[in-house]
Amino acid sequence: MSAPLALSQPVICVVGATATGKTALAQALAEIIDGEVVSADSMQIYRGMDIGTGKIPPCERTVPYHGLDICDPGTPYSAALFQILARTCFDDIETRGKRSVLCGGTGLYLRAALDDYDFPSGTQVENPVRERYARLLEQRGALAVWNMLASIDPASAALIHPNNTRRVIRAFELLSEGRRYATLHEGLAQLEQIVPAIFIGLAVDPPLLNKRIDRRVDAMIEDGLVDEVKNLLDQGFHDGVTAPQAIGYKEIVAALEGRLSFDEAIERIKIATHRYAKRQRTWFRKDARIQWLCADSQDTEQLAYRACTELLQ
RNA sequence: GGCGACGUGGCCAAGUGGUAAGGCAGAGGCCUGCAAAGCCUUCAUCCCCAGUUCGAAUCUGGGCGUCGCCU
Repeated sequence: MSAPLALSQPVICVVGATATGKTALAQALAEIIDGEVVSADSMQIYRGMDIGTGKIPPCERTVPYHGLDICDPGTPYSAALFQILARTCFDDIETRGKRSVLCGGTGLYLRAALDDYDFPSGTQVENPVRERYARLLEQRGALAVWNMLASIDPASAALIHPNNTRRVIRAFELLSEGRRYATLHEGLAQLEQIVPAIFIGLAVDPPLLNKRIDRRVDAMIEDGLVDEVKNLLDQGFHDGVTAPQAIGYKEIVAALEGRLSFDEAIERIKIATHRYAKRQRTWFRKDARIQWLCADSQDTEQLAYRACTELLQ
């Protein structure tokens, strides 16, 4: 249990699926309330990943930003690190007498920042246990490793599908730290929010959003996504574990390496983004704290006005 | 006009007499540190008509359509 963050005013939290207009609204709100934006985006964290992540270009920034360009794509990052970063930002911004606008689409990062998530092992990202079980998985298969988990920690195993190898490994990691996945999972529903916040969700009709996504992907290509990826590859992009999984990057890498045509790559980026947006929708849908605004129209001024008058009193 | 091939869910595609594989997309869902990741669930009666047969997506005939070649 962590102590609640003492902020004089709640963090304004702009959430929603990709391409719904979060960035524009967050900046508009920050301007109005004299705030600073804290980005909660697992990929905008990375330096040099700009076009493909939809990062707002420096020349368009009208307020201070945090949570962008924190580390190189080759460096591992995690929700636990973001938790510390975000809370430090909230504190600092408070100290400066300003307000925080948290903006992002990475659901886990948002919850890590605002709710009482307790990550064992602090900030250490790499864990030898992960490596060991990954190897075991290759040798013996998913079911065998899951069975191992079931024999020593049946409660946790019961919560994890055998095919969900990532989480099976995570359960072993937790065991090695004397924690149980099941115990943490139990507390999930009653996790307390320890940072005061107002949640504004941007909702866009899914078919409309998909069209918007398609247009945005085409624009990214026109804006030079391919060159951006080439540069990253020169800088050892492949060494990263998280960054190379980013939509828009893995596909272009495949095209550059001749495993895909560029047309196929672009098509896959669009589809992957549609699916990502869908997952974001399911994640946010169940969070009762979110107050939804229809963002079918992309009129930022009007959205900001409505947010201020309807949701921020 | 002739000859040949083909016609299975939104797309790709198995199945050649025994009651519709699979993949992709879509939809729904899960979630405490790789989360733009990972995982789960779900989704057709086989172009139409007539026939053969206990039984047809699978065989026969006709129609329609598509593609290819030829004139």
